Amino acid sequence: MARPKRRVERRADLVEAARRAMLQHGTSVRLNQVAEQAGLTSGAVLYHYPDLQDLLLDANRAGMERFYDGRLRAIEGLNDPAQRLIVTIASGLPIDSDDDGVRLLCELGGAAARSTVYAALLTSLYDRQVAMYQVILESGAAQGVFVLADSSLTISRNLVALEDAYGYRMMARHSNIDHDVATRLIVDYARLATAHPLPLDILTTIGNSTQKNVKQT
Amino acid sequence: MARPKRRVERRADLVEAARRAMLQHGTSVRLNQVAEQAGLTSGAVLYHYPDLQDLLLDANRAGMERFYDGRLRAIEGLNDPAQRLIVTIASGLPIDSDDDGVRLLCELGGAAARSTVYAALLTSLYDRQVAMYQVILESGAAQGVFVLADSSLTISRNLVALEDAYGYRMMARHSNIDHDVATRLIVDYARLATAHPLPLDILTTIGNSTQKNVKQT
DNA sequence: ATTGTTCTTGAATTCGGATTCAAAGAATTC
DNA sequence: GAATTCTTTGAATCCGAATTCAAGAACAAT
Repeated sequence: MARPKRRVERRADLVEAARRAMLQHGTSVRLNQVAEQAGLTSGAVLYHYPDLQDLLLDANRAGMERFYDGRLRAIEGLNDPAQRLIVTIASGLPIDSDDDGVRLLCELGGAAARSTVYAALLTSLYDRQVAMYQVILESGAAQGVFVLADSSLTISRNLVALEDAYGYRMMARHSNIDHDVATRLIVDYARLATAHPLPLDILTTIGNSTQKNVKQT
Repeated sequence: MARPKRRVERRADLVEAARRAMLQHGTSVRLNQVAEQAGLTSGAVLYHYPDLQDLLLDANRAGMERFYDGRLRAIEGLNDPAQRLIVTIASGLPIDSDDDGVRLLCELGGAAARSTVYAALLTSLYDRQVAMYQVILESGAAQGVFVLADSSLTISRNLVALEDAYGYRMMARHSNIDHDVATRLIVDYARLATAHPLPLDILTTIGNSTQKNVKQT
């Protein structure tokens, strides 16, 4: 009844299963729940990952990388700094309160306060996102398109902070804050910080290159 | 060996114990761990709170109220809008990565995505904090001290969002972001939004009316 | 097909925590 | 200080989940 794959692939399957399980049950997810998501028994999971914590860590790491890569991909090919800025802002926010990527990250906020490992992971993600914005801002400033009201570091830190916070708000299903409203709120700040009008219609013309995540069973 | 108090007081003790236990173990804290914090056995806890979830909910509610009240108290007696704004910003951030109040709130971010109750709690806290800022901004604008670059709602939402996010960053012990840095980052935004210089020395002259929370055993 | 390796199951065991409750301790009242 | 009520303990029990492992299934190589 079993059909062995390569060790690496199997572990990847488990990482994916763990990701789904954590979305449902949080960081204190049970081994059985992961096994169920994987369509296996707990013993099989343990065969590949003797320690559940390692699996959860890998799953979260993978989730973070996927999120970050998605953002990079969202602006690849775009050259206009204003467009890059707006698209990046939009890609940092969850589509809705069911958005898998952001959901997983939100689970880690509390864990980071208690675990140095998760703290390091989240901090590194934050820093990379800040750097991402800095590149956009600096290039825009160099082209004379943006006139920065503060250092690019300050503005970038604030932009990522705003994304994070509105992500949390949306996960908590705030009735007045959806993807569109949150984008506008952050862009309002970005306008002040860059002295650029940052027209939002740039977004709609592109369509959402950010793909909606599929419903999980 | 037991020394009965009034029912209400005893429950308050348990709420406090639950708060401490959650700071150590997160929202998935065990009944025994709460009992230990209370210096009781699990049976005694169950006598007052037959359902642990109710106790945790009360504890988080209490934590939120305490946090909010603290912020209100921080600006009571202050009249200068600029001073009120800066002090409010500072009071929304944790003192350091051990700050109890913010720590507890961060634990709830993940839970809110899965629980409607915690979602409602966090949303209500957010909205109240937004309203708090709106009052300050509007009164400053009415006095001609502030010239708002966006609606007071937009600015207030962003200010609270920034606090939240930097709270999370600090809880994750970001090495470059402490209370002082985070305050400056948010104030940088507030300056753009209010067209007011918002001198930070206003803070130091007051001393911190925000009391440092005591080390817990 | 046979052999050997990899993978998975299912049952047994163990572990930890939740729950229950009779008995006893501690305050209150009179 | 006796009676009453409230509170806590500690032991027993229950339950779910983690862990272990022998046995068997699935595949690869030959």
